[in-house]
Amino acid sequence: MPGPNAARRNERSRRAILTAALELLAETSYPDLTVEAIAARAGVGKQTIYRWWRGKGGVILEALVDATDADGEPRLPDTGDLGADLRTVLRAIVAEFADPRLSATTRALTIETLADDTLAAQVRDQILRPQLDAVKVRLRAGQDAGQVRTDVDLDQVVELLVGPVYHRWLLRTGPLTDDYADGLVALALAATSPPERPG
Amino acid sequence: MPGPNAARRNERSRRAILTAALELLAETSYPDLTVEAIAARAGVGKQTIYRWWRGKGGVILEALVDATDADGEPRLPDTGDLGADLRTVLRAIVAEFADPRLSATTRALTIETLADDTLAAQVRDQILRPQLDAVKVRLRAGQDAGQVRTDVDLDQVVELLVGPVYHRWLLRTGPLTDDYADGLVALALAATSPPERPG
Amino acid sequence: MPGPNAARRNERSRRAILTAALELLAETSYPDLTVEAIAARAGVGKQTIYRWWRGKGGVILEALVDATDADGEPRLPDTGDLGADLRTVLRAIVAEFADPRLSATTRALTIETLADDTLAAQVRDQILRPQLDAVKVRLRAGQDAGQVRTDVDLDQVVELLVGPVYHRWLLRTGPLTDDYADGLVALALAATSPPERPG
Amino acid sequence: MPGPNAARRNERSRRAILTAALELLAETSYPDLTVEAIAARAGVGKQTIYRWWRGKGGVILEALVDATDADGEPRLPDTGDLGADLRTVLRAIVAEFADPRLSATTRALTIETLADDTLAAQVRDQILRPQLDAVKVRLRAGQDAGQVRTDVDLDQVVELLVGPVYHRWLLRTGPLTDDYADGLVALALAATSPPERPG
DNA sequence: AACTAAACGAGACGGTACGTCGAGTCTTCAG
DNA sequence: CTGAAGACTCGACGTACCGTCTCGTTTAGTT
Repeated sequence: MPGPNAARRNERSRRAILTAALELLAETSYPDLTVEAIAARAGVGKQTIYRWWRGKGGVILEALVDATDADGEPRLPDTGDLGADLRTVLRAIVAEFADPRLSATTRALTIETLADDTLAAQVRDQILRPQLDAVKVRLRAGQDAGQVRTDVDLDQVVELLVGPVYHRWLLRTGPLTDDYADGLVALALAATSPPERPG
Repeated sequence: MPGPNAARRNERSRRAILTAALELLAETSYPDLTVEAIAARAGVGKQTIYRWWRGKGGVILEALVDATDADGEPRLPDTGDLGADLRTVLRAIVAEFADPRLSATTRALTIETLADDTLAAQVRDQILRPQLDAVKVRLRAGQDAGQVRTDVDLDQVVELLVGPVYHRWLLRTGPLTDDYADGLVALALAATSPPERPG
Repeated sequence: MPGPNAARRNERSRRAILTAALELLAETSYPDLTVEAIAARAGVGKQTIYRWWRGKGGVILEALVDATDADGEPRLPDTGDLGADLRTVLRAIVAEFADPRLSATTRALTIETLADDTLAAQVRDQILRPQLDAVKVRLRAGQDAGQVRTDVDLDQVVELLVGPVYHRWLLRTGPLTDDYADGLVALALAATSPPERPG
Repeated sequence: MPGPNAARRNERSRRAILTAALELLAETSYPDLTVEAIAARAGVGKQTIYRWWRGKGGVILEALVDATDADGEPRLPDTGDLGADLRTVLRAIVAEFADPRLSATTRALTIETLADDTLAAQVRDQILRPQLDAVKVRLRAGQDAGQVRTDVDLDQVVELLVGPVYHRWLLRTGPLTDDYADGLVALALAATSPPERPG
C-alpha cells in the first residue's frame, strides 16, 4: 500500500518489529508503548517502522492480523445442537477477554480505534467481521433448521451475543465466566426461537 | 481525596478547568487534548490541575460527573407499557452515541478507562451504574407486573439492551438509529417474556 | 526601608529566618537555596520573607551583617611592626576564604551581587568597606610612622593586598596559604616602602 | 566528551546556539537567560542543547572559548619598556571590564563558576590561564633583562596586577580607568624592581 | 562480477507536551 | 488585624517521544 518498493522489503525486520511490539505490549500498557521502544527492541531503525506503517496502531493491527490469519478462516462447529455450538463459541470469546495477556492487544486496538477512523475500518473488516460472520453463518444454519425465527436480523442477533460481553469487559461491570456466556446464549435463543407450532 | 487542603480550594478555578476541558474536547480529538491547553484556556497554572487531578482523564471524569449530577437521579418513565418505556430510553441512548458532540466525552473516558483501572472504577460507579440501575428498576417493575420472567438475571438483561449499542458504536459495525433501538427492545422482550399461560 | 510597620515586626520570626538561611546555606549550594526552603525551615510563611526582604539575597546579606556586627567595629592590631600586623590580618582573610564553611556565605553574596546592583552597594558599604577601611587605617598609621610612602593611594594599596586573594579564591588559580599571604604582604611593602634616605 | 556521536553533529545548529546565547546575554541579565530562549532564538530543539551541553553555563563557556580562540594565542607586546608594555595590557583589561557589553559574558561565567567546580576548572584552564600566562611571559623577559627581581614568584606578580582589577570590578569599589591601570603597574614595578646597584 | 539504487541500522534533528519546581502574589483562618 | 499556612498564576526546568532527516552500510536486482 505505501510508497516504497515492497519487493525489497526485509522480512526479517518486519517479523522482528511485530514480535517486539507484541512483547512490549505484554509488558507495559498501550499508552506506554512507544515506537522508539519497538524499534530498539527489534534492533531496527525507527524509519523502518515509519516507512511501512503509520504508527504503533498499524503495527499492532498487523501483528494481530498475522496471528489471526495463522488460524485460518474461522469456522464454527455445527453439531446440530445450536445452543451447544453457540455456548462453545461464546465461552471461547469470554475466555479470550478474560485472559489479560490475550486481551492486551484487543485493548490496544480499541484505544487506537477510538481516535483513528481508518484504523477502525481496518480492524472492523480484517479482524472483527470474519469472526462475527462465522457466528452469523451458524445462526443461518439454525434458521434453515427451523431453530431460529426467520424474521430477525441475524447481524443484530450476533451483536446480542457479543455486545454484552464487550460491554462487560470494557466497563468491568461483572465477571466474565462460562456461566455468563451460557446465560447470554440462553437469552439469545429465547429471543429468537420460533413461536410454538400449534399441534 | 488528594493531599492539599480541599477547604482552601478555589472553586472558580475548578469550574474554569472543567469548562475549558469540555470545550476543548468538543474542538479536538481526545489524544490531542493536552493538560497545557486546558490550563491555558482556563487561565490557570498547570500545577493547579496536577494539584487536584491525576491527569486529563480525571478532569474529564469530573466534568462529566458534574454534568450528570446536574440532571439529578436518572429515572425512567413508567407508563405501564414496558416496551414503550424501554424504546424511549434506548432511543435516547442511541441518540446520545450517535451525536458526535455528546459522544466525544464518552469516547475520551473510554480511552482513559482502558489504561487506568482506578478511573475505570470511578466511571463505572459514578456514571454508568446509576444509568444502568435506572433501566433495571423499570425492568423489575415489569417483573412485578408479570411482563418479565422472574428467572432471569436483570443485570444481564440490561446488558442485553445496552451492550449491543456500545459494541456497534465503538466498532462502527452499523448505523445507530431508532429502528435499531426498537429492534433491540423487541429482541430483549422476546427473550424475557413469560411463557404463555395455558387458558 | 520596607513598607510594613516595622514596629509590629515579629523578632522571633526574623531570627528564625536568618538562622534557617545560614543553616541551609551550609548544607546546599547557593543556587539550590530556595526561599521556600528557608520559610519551611523557619516555620514561617513565604510572605513573611517577601514582606521584609526582596529575596534570598537580602536575607543572606542581613544574616551576614548581623553576624559581622556582633564582632563590633573591626580594628586592626597596631604593634608598631607594620609587616607583622598586615601578615596577621591577611592570614586571617586567607583563612576565611580557605574555609569552605565560612566562604559559603561570601560566595552566595558574590553571586547575588553580580546581578543586583542595589544589593551590591549594600554589601560593599555594610560589609566590605569597614573591613577594607580597617586595613587602610593601619596603613595610614604606617605612613605617619614613615614606613609607607606618602605619595601612594592607600585605597589602591588595600586592593593590592586583598584583590589577589579574592582573585585566587574565585578563580581557584592556586592555594590559599599563610605563605601566600606573607608573600603578598612582602610585595605590598616593597611597593610602598619609602625610598632609601641617603646618609 | 559527551555520549552522543560527535561526528554526526550539526555544526550549523552549534553555531546558531552559541550566537543566540551571546545575543541574549547582551540583552538580558544572566539569571534571566534561559535555555528555552536560547533554543527558540537559535531555531533549535531544547534537546539539542542538552545533548551537547550540561546547561547554559556550558554554552556560554564554549561561546567565549570560541571567541577567544579566534583571536589566536594571546601575546603581549615587548617593546623593551616593561612599564609601557604592562600599562598597555592592563589598560586593555580594565577597558574590557569597564565595557558592559564585554563584561556580560565574564559576569555570566563568574556566576556559574561559583557554583560548578567542573566549569570553574574549564574556565580557568581554557580562558584565564592563557591570558595570565601571556603576562607572565612578558614579566619573565623583564627578569631576563634585569628589570624584575629574580626572587619573586611571577604568578604572584601577575595576580598583583590583575587581582585588584577583578576585585574592583566585582565589588564596584571604585572606577575602572586608565589611571587606575597605570597606578597598579607603578605599584607592581615598585614592588619588583631590583635593588639599586651601588655605583 | 561489478554496478546501482533502495532499504536498512543508527541516531541527530526541530518540536510538543510532559510533570515538577520555585518564584512571587493573593486568600483564608487562627490567635 | 497580624501573620502562618498554603493555594494561586506563571514560566522554566530537564525528559521523553514524536515523526523527519541525514548518514554510511548492507543487500538485492540489473547489466
